[in-house]
Amino acid sequence: MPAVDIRSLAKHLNLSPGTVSKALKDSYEISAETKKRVLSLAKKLNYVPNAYASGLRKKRSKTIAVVLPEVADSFFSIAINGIESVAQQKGYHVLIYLTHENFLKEKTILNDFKSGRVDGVLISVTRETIATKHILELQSSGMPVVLFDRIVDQIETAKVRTNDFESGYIATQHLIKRGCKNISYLSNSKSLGITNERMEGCRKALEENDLSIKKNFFIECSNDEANNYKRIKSLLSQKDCPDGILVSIEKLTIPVYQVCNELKLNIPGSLKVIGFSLSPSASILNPAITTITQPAYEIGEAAATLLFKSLEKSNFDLKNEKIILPSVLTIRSST
Amino acid sequence: MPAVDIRSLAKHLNLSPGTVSKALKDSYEISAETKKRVLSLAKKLNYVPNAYASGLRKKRSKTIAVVLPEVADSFFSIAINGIESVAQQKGYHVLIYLTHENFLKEKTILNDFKSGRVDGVLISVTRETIATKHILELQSSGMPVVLFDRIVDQIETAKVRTNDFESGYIATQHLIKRGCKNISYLSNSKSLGITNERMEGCRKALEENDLSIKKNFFIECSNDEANNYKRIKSLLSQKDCPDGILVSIEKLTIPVYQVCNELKLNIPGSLKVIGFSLSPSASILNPAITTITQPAYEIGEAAATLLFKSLEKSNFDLKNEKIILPSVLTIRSST
DNA sequence: TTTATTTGCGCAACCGTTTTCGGGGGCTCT
DNA sequence: AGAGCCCCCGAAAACGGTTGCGCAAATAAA
Repeated sequence: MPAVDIRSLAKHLNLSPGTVSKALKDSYEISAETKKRVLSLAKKLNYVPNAYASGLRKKRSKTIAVVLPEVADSFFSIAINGIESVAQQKGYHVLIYLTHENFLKEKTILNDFKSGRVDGVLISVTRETIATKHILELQSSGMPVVLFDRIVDQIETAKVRTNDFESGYIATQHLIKRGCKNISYLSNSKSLGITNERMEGCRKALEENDLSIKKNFFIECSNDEANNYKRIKSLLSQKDCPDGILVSIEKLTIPVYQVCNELKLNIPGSLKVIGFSLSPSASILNPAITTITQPAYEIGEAAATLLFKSLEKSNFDLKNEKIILPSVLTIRSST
Repeated sequence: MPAVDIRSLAKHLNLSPGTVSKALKDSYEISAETKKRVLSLAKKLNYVPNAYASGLRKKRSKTIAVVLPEVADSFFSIAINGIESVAQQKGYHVLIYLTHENFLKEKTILNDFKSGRVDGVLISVTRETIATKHILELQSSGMPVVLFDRIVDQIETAKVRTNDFESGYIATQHLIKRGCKNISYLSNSKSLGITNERMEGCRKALEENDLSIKKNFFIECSNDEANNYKRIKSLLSQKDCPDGILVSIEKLTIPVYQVCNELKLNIPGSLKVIGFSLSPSASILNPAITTITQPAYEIGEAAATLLFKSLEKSNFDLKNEKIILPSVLTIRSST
């Protein structure tokens, strides 16, 4: 199985490698006759050009990078689908990197992109990402960067996200309409823009309805599941227990339901629950949970589309692009 | 921001590019003093070698490909985590490709790997994949290939999977122990080795217990959700309704629960349900569903580890490697 | 001191493709 | 017939690192 390269093709055809290359690219310099001969032999021998040689020469890798905190929950897996489908259609390849919410890893990964390995970057930053030097540096090296979902406001580039503030507001309004007076908000990290926006939306709804904002009802969970469970249990065990709860992180739904089960708290009788979720099993929980669903696929799709626009048109300015795709409220039995 | 290459480094240091290259690789040919100077400047200027240049010369891309049917359900997303963590640790990059269960796409994608873009391939094949020429061809071009989860028996190479046959057997045994006499099996595609093995395991358990195997209890669902729902409903509506059901595909759990809800079928009273699933929400379904859980992360990890072994040791023979990681039965209230 | 050996580095080919430039041959046009 | 033009194609220089080889200087051995 001797690797068939452009040289061997040329030899077979009594042509020069340059001519073969042009013929394969359908260059106007080459006669129709020759093109036909070249194409035919290339197909017959199943010639596949060496990606590294042409990448080196053309200074284009036909590859984009997707940098994610993790891929465990459904949002990012679905987003990947959206990204990959656009990339495949454009003939691009997709490198995937997981930061595991580790800022240092994010820095290392982004720095490596100066190797020319990728033509553009889609990134959803870490919880820990406050400093932005690594991203700015990458940009100033000429790399197009599109932020999605987990945005950093300070960075001037295209951003694709959902309406987190409004979602938080709408979710809370919904709870209020259902009669809730004491509403609790569950999130993970305060440093994360997203959950903050949702929280602000929640606060705004509370304020507009003259409902009290109790500090100890706004709980910031961690990655420590046991501890989260404990805190949720203590929240729901107290006398002044909330009658409505907004779960801003999908995976926190589980301990909430578990605690309710343990404490024999009736949903939606004693407690109404609404959660940010993309899981299709929302409908078969008992009770089926009312959800705010992010358009994950569309976010990935839109982010990738923007990136490719900037790769294809040099005059396209990412800085002007902000896309906000609305989340969807699906009312079920939990409220 | 003038791109810093090895030539400019060399000029700064009054050395030749070759020497700089060797110094960076800690070659024995270079004095400690020079190495220090080189390393120091390289760090200061944040030199990142061009991946395409070195890839071309060394004929190594430091990249592997992961080819998946889809990434929507949790198995593959978790498997990606396992793969990525090993790759990152080894300094490799991960390209991801989705076939969307389309054999032609799989063929096209694999053929492109002859471009030298990747050093090795991890693949979980399509439902439609029966012919294996495309994989054999890739192998014979010298590309190491590791199959995982969705295996093709005919191909001689490393395979990592779970014990599907036993899982089907164990799940069925569990239903039988719980008193089920009429057991139904739900899968998607018959052409898929995995679901067939699970089915065979199921059949064996039925036979061993002298239970009848009713053809119309073995249902092959499709991607048409509405139709799946209809078929499940008609299965559970009939007089001779099953009293136990083994759901071999995670996403089919939803219509099953929905139908039971609609038909007021009590789980586990009238029907006991066991499902293959990785979803953490299994525990908060009502009733919490008994599951067979595949070790997705470990499968990805093991597959990647095998691939890297073959990349690092030329004498390592993938053909001899078969890894079977056991699934776990978690008994909950649905049985 | 002479010879042998080691040490440290430079030279230049090489990886496979792309692309600029130029030139030969055939054609048209005067 | 000579000048000009177009049509095809080849030659060769990139692209940026890597690596085998050779060579000079320094050191060790004789």
